[in-house]
Amino acid sequence: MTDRPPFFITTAISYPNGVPHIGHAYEAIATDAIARFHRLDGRDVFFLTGTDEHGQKMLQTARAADMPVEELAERNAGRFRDMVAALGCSNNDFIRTSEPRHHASCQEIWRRMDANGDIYKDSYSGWYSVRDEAYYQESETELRADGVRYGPQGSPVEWVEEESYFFRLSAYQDRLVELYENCPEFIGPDERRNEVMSFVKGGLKDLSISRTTFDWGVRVPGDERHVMYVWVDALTNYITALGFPDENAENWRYWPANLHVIGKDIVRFHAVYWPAFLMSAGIELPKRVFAHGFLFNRGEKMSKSVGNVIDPFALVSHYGLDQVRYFFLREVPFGQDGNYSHEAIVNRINADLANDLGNLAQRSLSMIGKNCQGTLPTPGAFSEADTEILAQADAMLEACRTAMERQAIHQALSTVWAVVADANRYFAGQEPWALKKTDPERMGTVLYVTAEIIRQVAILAQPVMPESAGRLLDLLSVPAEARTFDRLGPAGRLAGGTELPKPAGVFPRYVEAEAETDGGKA
RNA sequence: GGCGGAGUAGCUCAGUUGGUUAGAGCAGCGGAAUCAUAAUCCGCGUGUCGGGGGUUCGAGUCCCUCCUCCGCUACCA
Repeated sequence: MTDRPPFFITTAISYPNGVPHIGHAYEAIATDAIARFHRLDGRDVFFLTGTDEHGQKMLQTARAADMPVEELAERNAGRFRDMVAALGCSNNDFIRTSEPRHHASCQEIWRRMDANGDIYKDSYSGWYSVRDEAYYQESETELRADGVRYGPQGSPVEWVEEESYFFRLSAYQDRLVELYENCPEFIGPDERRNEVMSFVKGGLKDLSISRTTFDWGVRVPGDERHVMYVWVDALTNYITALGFPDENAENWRYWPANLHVIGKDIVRFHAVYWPAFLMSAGIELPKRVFAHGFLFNRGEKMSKSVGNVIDPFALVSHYGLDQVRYFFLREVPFGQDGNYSHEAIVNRINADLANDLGNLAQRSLSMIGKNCQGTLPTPGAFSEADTEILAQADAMLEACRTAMERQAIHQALSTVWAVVADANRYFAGQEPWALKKTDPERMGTVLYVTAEIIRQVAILAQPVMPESAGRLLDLLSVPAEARTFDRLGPAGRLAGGTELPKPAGVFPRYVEAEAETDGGKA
């Protein structure tokens, strides 16, 4: 299996000082779909996700909950791990930054950056907000009537003066600009690339990368009073998981990463700091960083005070896993912000899944069941209409690849569902139920062609709806080893004469429950 | 303040290097069909293409200007 080129894809690691929310779920689902797509397309995929557990906020949350921070991290990391599992994610590893392997990895990348002359000690002072984990200029803060000084985010700040190690980010400005120019695909979508470019061109300041005010973190090598501050620690997880610093580790072959999927709020850290750290440490750079947008509940940002916080577990149990996955990936152009609502979810479930695809499968397969003794008919000569719809189905893979190359998951799905819509038109136009009396052989051909379309649609739907698509393929008696993309097109045509199981609905309609308390209603 | 993006049918959006009657999906209305999950198929839009001005034989598509929204970024007080 050495001929399968490696593909390393990651999500950002989640900060587990609270429970998982829809944003975490969205990123995991999307990344999983991309990972599965490439796996089915013959790549040797390593998909990584995990939790970023250090820092002062975790300490404070632990203190508030009156539990040791290790315990809090353990408990909450478990919730994120559970979420990823509940979302059907196919991650190959789940990294936690509190693990010993990660401490070792961070310390090594630190040593390398230091050896390259990019780390120096200085002192740092300013108005610091614990909640924001950020320093502010005095002009950005205000002293309110309560005698407390507040930062621009409305959180209290305090004067902090501490010794800190700095990373010579300023030295990397030119090399970063060069990177963005030589590798325009390094940052996606393009809007983000432009923003980053202008940020970097505007000048870079050195970065404070250690803290002495708390100790829940990775110790700075050679100076135990310091722990590494957020970004060196968090970003390094991507290489830790592959075995760094052991470059002979089995998984090191996955580096450099093909794709870091992140939220648009942390573009700078991934597109500026991370490549600079790697350049400094003499490690290869990832190929691409892609930032997705945010999800809004009926146009409103999800927040505890508004009371519209949606629990991913509730969403899945209410609508169904594949339904939720399909909805978010089809409805929201990946890379842009998106909206969700109960109505929108129900609409997708019923229109796209139940009516279009589910019903197409049901109407054609049940005809085979009733009129062909449950055996897939052997087609006669193909008519022009047959050839046309088959050609359309055969063309899906290329279109999907092109879309997925740019993480346009919604476009890939749109391509597939356009074929589903045409297949329904084809089916209605051919009227196999009428052919049953006038030309049974022709009916068989129409049913065969329809089944073949469904086969290809199901194969391409697997990355997004692994379970449902799998059941669809079960209904077509497609063996497990014939479900990869190399079986798409003429190469994997269904064989007439194959016995098919009794058809069963795969995509039920969502029926509004009467007077039910809205469990996971969005 | 600077830079960038966006403003197209009720909703979400497509609209190539300017060129015939501006498109799709969803919703809505009418019809057909009955294989199917009350599913499917067909037909139906007088939209100031944000406002105004301009270039052009011709602009949603180019230029100017204004308005609104969003993103990034800087900063005064």
